[in-house]
Amino acid sequence: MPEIKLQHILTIVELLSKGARHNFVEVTTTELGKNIGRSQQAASKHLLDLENSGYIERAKKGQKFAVKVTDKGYSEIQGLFSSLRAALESTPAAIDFEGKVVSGMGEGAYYMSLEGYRKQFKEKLGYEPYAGTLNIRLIDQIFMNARRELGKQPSIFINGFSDGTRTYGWVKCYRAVINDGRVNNAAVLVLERTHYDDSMLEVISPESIKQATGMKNGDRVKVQVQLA
Amino acid sequence: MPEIKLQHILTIVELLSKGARHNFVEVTTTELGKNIGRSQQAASKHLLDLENSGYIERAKKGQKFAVKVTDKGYSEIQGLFSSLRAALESTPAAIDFEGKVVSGMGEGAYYMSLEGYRKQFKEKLGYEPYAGTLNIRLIDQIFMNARRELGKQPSIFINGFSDGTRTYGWVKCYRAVINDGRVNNAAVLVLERTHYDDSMLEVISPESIKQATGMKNGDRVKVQVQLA
DNA sequence: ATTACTAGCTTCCGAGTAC
DNA sequence: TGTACTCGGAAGCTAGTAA
Repeated sequence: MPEIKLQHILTIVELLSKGARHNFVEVTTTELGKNIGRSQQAASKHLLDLENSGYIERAKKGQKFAVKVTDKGYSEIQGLFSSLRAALESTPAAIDFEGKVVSGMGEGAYYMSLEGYRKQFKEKLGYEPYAGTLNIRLIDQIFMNARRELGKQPSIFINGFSDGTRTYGWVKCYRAVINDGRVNNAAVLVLERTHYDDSMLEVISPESIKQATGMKNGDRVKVQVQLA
Repeated sequence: MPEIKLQHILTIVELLSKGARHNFVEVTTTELGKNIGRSQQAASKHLLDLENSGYIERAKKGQKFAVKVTDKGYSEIQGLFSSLRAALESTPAAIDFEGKVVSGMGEGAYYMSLEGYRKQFKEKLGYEPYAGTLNIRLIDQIFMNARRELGKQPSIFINGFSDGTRTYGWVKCYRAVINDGRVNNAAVLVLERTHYDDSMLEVISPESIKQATGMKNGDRVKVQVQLA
């Protein structure tokens, strides 16, 4: 939480990029104003304020000023930088879903049984999934929104194929954890051609998830998708 | 140059650090306001503005809201982050000085001749300096300010020593370039016990700098100190 | 308990201008 | 040319309060 005023950030960053960390650099308020998208007067005020706060030093150089950022000013910006990095990196790369177990239409089992998919699952996911998907009905609009955006994330990509009779679409897989770790090696599927809307999540796993966890239709379930 | 309003930065960073990159997270405006150091009303306005600008999405969750940062909002912050990093890193790690060559008091030659120093110069600097220092009188207040702060920078440290009769103070060395590259392997000295004030710069080099460059007393000279 | 509207105050900015 | 003052208006914030 920087104690520097927000308006001054652009100014001090501009000074730093001009090399004012270690040297006094000559800047005019007109030029500075243009670079930060403000007026000459605003730039002048910024420099005055920054000087009074001890964030910069100034020295008269003829008619102009030469400006240098002080240690205090520099560490202020570095603090802000750290906050930003923390906010951007601490981002837990996971998407959480909650829903209720529902019975599928038996389609999952059929698709999982196709050799064209099984081969690729084994190769790219590391296991051959149990012949059947766990279907989860999402219980809130926010999860459906997230579900809709899931396909944008980098995925384990299973190619579509043709068996001579018909073609089968691609499948994007996302590694996932069920109920806070009860099942760790599941995967959520995003299908090119799905029969469900955004409120449904299809999950596979090496074993039957229902058996492994003892959950039954109607039970509440949490799914956490891990992003790369 | 972010087009996001400065006031909104803190808010969106706070949301991101709460994990609102990929998930809708529940936040109250009161709590948010406290965390960004503003009132509940200000936080509420921020969320409204950010939503209208497409930087965040919101979904009613009972009485509260659940908030998620959109791709647009995220890239906006990443842009700002990049600007900051550029400003902090592009900082050319060098301090520039300008002054006039003056004749020293012959002390430089004496100290350079002491074995207790020569051994260390050879070891840490990579050469035994010419027996004499180039003395430069700085010609502007801004260079004297910089001179005063030079000692804070990380240096090549030459330990003090005693020869049984008296003790000699430490010396901090900073690699430097003279006149834009005419001499590349010089070093500026900061002495524990100096006889000069902040307006004087003492420089050493493997060869006589005056001879190598043909400069004489009174000539103007530029010295660029390289920082680690 | 929430969110968010309104009124009024403070801060910030830009135009004009002194120096 | 420069910097920086005053002044009027815009923007941002808070307190009070409605819903």
